[in-house]
Amino acid sequence: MRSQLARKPENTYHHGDLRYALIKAALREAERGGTEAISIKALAKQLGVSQPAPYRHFADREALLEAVTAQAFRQLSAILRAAMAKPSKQSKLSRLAQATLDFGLHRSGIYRLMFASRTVSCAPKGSELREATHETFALVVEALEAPAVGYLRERHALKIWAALHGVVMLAEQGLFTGEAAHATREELVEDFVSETKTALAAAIKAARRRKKAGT
Amino acid sequence: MRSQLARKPENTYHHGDLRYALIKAALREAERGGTEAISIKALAKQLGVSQPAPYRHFADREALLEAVTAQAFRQLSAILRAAMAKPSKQSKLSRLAQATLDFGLHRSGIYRLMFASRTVSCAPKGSELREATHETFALVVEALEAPAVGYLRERHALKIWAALHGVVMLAEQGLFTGEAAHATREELVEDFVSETKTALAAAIKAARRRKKAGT
DNA sequence: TCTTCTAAGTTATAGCCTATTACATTCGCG
DNA sequence: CGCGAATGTAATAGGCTATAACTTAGAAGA
Repeated sequence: MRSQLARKPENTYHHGDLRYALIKAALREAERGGTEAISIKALAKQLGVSQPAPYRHFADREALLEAVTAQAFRQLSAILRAAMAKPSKQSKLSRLAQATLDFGLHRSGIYRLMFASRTVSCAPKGSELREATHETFALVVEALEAPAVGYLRERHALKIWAALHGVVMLAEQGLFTGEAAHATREELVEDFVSETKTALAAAIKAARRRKKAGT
Repeated sequence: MRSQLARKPENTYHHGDLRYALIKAALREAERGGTEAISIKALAKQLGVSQPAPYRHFADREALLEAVTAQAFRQLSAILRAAMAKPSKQSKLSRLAQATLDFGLHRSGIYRLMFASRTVSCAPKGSELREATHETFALVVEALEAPAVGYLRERHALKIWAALHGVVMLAEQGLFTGEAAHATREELVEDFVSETKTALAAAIKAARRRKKAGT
């Protein structure tokens, strides 16, 4: 397995691991230019294989995109995990949030690929892509560092996750340049983080109170 | 001006208002299928003109997309304005929020076109598209029904706007089906709305207090 | 070890789409 | 009325996706 190599060794008929090489190269392309920048033909040329070769590994362009998106989610998961693991004065949630923002802003092409395409929503239930997105979301839940009380954790994880994406989206649209620029993206994210913390804590407390009253 | 007509009258050389007809038809296409569903060739055929005719009105596909996106923003603005005008027990902000959610979910192709493409962020400063997006954002500010105190309004408008988009995005990704489905999208939006209200009110109060103490 | 089967790659080709060039027609204004 | 600008057409080049038919290399069993 020579997964590391992007280009196929000269004078060899078989590439070695074209599938993975395609995904890697496609991610590079997506980084600048988003989905539209991914061209099977161009990738094949880059990797030194014939133009239809990729079709041995992906049924069509859409299938490649799906695999690339899944890979991107795994990368994001890794980044978030690293951010959460790193010792710091800030809370896990805060670090996850800022890392997400950073990812969204600096790798905006990939970010769009991940969140702004129909690809994800069309992915079937048990697919690799679904798994990858759910894994990422699980990290958000984990970052809350809250006990499981009904579905409170999931609900608040959804909220902060949504808010984060919104900030990234608007930032990419340039809504933070202009009269609204006074609120930095980081500030807004931090706002959402602290609101999430207090809201979740309050909700858990309330739930416990209700439970006690019930018994 | 026969802007209403999508197809050109038979046996006429000139269409009448091809530019607008293209935008309208493109919006229809985008409604199902998003950006990728918009093909200049297909549109030309639909409208009964030759394939290169659209290039008289738009430099390239990207330019058409920009115009379509601007039109979509104007439509959204109209919808939001209508939602805010409608007498109701709910607050303006709540109505705006639910209308946005509704728009995002039911016209998801167009929504992606508007928020998930590079088009908006690339639009130059004074462009039609910029104008349209800013107009929409101005409605969000208006919906807050708060006095102008520094940049508090804009900041909180940004926050609720971001949160809304996040919810739409995750909903389209299917993150609300599964273990997290217990929180409906509408509930989440309502959460964000009420949080925004209380946070903004508190911020205004605090700002006033600070000002008073200063004098 | 030899043979054979299959996975993975190749060339050739069809078909769609964008975009340009050169030419034709109509509209409106002086 | 006539001319120029705007708008449309036909022809064409070039890129991309995808398929079909053929080839090669590697693995797996006799």
